[in-house]
Amino acid sequence: MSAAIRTHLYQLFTQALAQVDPTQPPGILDFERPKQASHGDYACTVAMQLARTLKTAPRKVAEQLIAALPASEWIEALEIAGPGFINIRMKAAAKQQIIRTVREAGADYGRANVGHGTPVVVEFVSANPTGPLHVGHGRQAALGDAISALLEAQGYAVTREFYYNDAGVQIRNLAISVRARAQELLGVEAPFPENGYHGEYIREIARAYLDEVGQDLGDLESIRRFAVAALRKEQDIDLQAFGVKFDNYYLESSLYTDGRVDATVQRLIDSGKTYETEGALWLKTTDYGDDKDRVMRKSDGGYTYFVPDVAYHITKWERGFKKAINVQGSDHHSTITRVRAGLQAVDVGIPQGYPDYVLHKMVTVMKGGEEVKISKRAGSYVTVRDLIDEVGRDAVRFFLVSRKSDTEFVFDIDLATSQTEENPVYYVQYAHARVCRVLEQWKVHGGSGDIAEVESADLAPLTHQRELELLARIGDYPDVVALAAREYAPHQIAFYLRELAGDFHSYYNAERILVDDEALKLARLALIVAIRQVLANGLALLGVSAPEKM
RNA sequence: GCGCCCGUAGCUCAGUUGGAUAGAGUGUUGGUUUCCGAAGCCAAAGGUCACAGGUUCGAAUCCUGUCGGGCGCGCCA
Repeated sequence: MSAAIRTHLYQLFTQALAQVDPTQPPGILDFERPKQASHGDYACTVAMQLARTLKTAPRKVAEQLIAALPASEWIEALEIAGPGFINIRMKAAAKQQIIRTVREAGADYGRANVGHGTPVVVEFVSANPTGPLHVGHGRQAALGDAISALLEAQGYAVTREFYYNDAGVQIRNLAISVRARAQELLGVEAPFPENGYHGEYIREIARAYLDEVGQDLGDLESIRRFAVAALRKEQDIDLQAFGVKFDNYYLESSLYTDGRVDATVQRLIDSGKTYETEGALWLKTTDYGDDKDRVMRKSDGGYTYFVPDVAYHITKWERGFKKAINVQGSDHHSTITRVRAGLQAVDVGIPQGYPDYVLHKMVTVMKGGEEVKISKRAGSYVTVRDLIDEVGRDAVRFFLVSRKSDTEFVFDIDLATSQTEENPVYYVQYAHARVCRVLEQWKVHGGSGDIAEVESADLAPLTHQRELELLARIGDYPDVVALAAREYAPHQIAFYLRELAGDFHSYYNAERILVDDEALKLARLALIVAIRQVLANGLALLGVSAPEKM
C-alpha cells in the first residue's frame, strides 16, 4: 500500500471509528491486501475486531462504519463481504500517484526512518582464519549484508562486523599444519598432525613462508602470524569479489591482550553464578535455561571459547549497540543459550534476548544432477570462490538469499548459469535491462528520449487492468522492505522482485509500450521507468547489479 | 534419550504474525500469438497444509502428542 493511500484510508476510517465507538484506539485499524483481486484493492478487518466489545454482529458494525465514513474522491466503491470485511476499491487516480512518489524518492523509494539512527551491529561470516571461505560463509555473507542493507533502509545506523577467532586451538593446528608442510618442502621427515588442515592451500602458504624466511623456519608463533595474515588476506579478496564490505574486524586475540577476558571472568565470579569443581570453573548456565552448566576455565587453566565470546558481546553492548544481530550456521545454535546466559549473569543491564540470532541451514551444491563436495584448493568443501567463478557474483548473492534462512538450500549451478525465466536472477535483471531497451527504442522510433518528458506525463491513461496491478505492486514495495527488515528476512525482497519482474514481463509481452497514441505512450513509459527504479532499489538491497544491457 | 529447526500442488518454494474459496513459479494439458526481444498471451487440471487431538466466531499459522527429516548435545571452536 502506498504511503499516500495508507494515510488517506487511515484518516477516513479514524473519523468513522470515532463516531461508531469513540473508546477504541485508532491503533486497531488494520488494512490488508486481499489475496483475491475480486475482493477489491484493500480490505479493512476492524469491524470483526470490534464485534466482540460492541456485542454487535460484525457485518452490522461494518454497515455503521461505512455510513460514518466521510466522502473521498479516491474511493470507487465499498462493500461488506464475508464475515465482516469492508472491501475497498480505489479509483485509478489514487493508484496512479505512486509513479510520482517513486520518481520523487528515486533511490530512496522504499526507505523509512523507523530506526531513527539507532546503532546496530550485524555480525556475520566470522570465519576462523584457517582456510578459504566455504559456501556456508557465502550464505552468511549474502544474508548478513542484505539484512544490514535492509536495516539501513529502515533508518538504523548499521555496523557490519567480522569477528576473527584467531586465538584458539584451531589456529595452533593451522600453524602446526603449515610447519609440517614447510618441513616437507625442505626435505625434513615430519609427521603430519592428525587433526591438521589438509587442503592444498596449506602447502601454498608453506611455500610462501619459505620464500620469505629461507631455510630457517623460525618459531611456531612466526609461522602462525604468517599463516593467519595470509588467510585473512585471501578471505578479504573473496569478500571483495562478493561485494561485501565490513566496517570493523574484531580480533578475538585482542580480548585476551586488553584484559577483557580476565575482566569478564571476574565479573562472572562476582555475580555468584560460578563454582569450582573437578579443578575447573563452571558457569551456572542452567539458571538461564541451559540443559547443563558449562565450563569456563578448563582444569589446564585455559578458557573455553564461550568466555571470550561473552566478553566480545559485552563490548557490543558497551560500544552502544542497543541492537545486535548475529548471522550464524544453525550448527552453532547451542551457543545462543550460553552467550545469553553469560550476558545475563554479568548483569550490566543487557536485555534478556540480546543478541538476536539469524540461523541458517546448510548449503549443498549441485551440478549436472550430482552433489559437488570438494574443491581442489580447499579439499573437503566447496569455496565461495568456486561458486563465484562458476556462476558469477550476482547469481550467487541472489540465490543465497532467495530462501528463508532456516531451510536447507540446494544451490543448482546449472540453474544459476542458465539464461531462462526459470532463473530468477536472470529474469529480474532482464526486466531492468528491458526497460532500458524500450527507452532506447523510443528514441530510435523518433521519440525525444528525454526522461523529463516522461516524468511530466499525464498518468490518467493508465487504466488497463495490468497497469493497475503493476501500480499496486510498486506501491507495496515499501511495505515489503519494512517487513523484510523487521523479520531479518531478505528472501521477501527476492520473492517480491521475482513477482514484480513477472508482472512486468507479462505486461510488456501483452501490451505495446510504444503505441501511436502519444499520451498513452508517455504514461506507459512513466510506468515502466518507475518499475525500473523499484527493481534497481530492490536489487541494490541484495547486493545484485541492475544491468542496462544483457 | 534430550534440545533447537523443519514437514504446504508432480517439482522448487511463498504465505503480510489467527482471517474470506491456502498462493506464485516451473512442469502437464488445451487454445492463441507474423507486433518494441517468442524468454509471449489465455485457460484448465493439480491440495486431507505429515498425522491425531485441543484452544475460538475463524487455525497452514497457537498448545499437546505421534511419525518423518536436518542440526546440536566436549574441560573443541
